[in-house]
Amino acid sequence: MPELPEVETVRRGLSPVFDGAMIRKVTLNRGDLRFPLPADFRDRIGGQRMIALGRRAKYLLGDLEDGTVLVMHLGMSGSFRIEEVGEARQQPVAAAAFHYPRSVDRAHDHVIFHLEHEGAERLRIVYNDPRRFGFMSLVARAEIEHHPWFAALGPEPTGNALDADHLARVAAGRATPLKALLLDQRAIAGLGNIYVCEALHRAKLSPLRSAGTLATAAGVPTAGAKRLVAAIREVIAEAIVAGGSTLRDHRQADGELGYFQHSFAVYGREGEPCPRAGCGGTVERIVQSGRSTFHCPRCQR
DNA sequence: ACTACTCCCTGCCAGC
DNA sequence: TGCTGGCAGGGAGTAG
Repeated sequence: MPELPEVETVRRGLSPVFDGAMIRKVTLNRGDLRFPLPADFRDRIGGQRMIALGRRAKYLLGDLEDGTVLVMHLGMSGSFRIEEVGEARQQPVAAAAFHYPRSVDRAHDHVIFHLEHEGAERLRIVYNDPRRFGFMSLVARAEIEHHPWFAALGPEPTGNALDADHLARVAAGRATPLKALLLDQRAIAGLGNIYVCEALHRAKLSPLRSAGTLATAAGVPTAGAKRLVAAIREVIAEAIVAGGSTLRDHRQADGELGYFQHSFAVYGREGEPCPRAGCGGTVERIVQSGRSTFHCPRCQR
């Protein structure tokens, strides 16, 4: 699932339950996610209060009371669910209503946070990740900006730091395909394969063109660069409102499905007519750096 | 400094 | 029905 809008949706789903909760203990069913969890992972979290769950790019950042940040990345197939303890039937949880999935794949429950609210241990947050491309770690709050995962990250697409000047700056002189630049988290943080395809279509820019064509020789953003920045901001904002996109097995943290996938213009729509009014082109699937790109070769130039 | 390719792991789906 | 190959939202490492 998880590009920025999906991670933000997960954050919003977990926050009402996680924020302010005492993490009474952590159960590790297996510690070998993409990277091994720190050996003292459980001990350093258990007994601490979660102050608030934040997000940077595709990372969830849980601030613990001792100044440690619980860093979590969902990889390709990671998800969280909220469970009630000791309830035969799952009931909606105040402020974070959820629907218990019909069939839960407990075989891939790797990390379980047992939470205490007002003295009662009633809720658990369960991390499930079949492919184990996700990972977690503990980083001191003061060290976050220097940590290798974060030091080089580009600006959030929803923030003021992303503008046409920034895009022109990171694109200038780059021969790499525009698609590849947008997937590079150092250029802009949080975009993934889906939203890059969608933003490029919206901006009428070909994923194949050289990134450097978005800036003039003097480094001034082109009209295309301005369209692209606007398209990225729009697509991401709309997707967040929609609760992200749900493909195949992915669900939001609260079990509700995101529905932005119904708004895809090109992603997964190979062979379908380009939805742009008056275009008349056909959506094509190509492979760039080993990953699918969906685009309309007619209106994306 | 760039760019391109491969791999990590499991599940699902289309096609035979 | 059962097998096989291809493909999947991400990111790091390596080799040019």
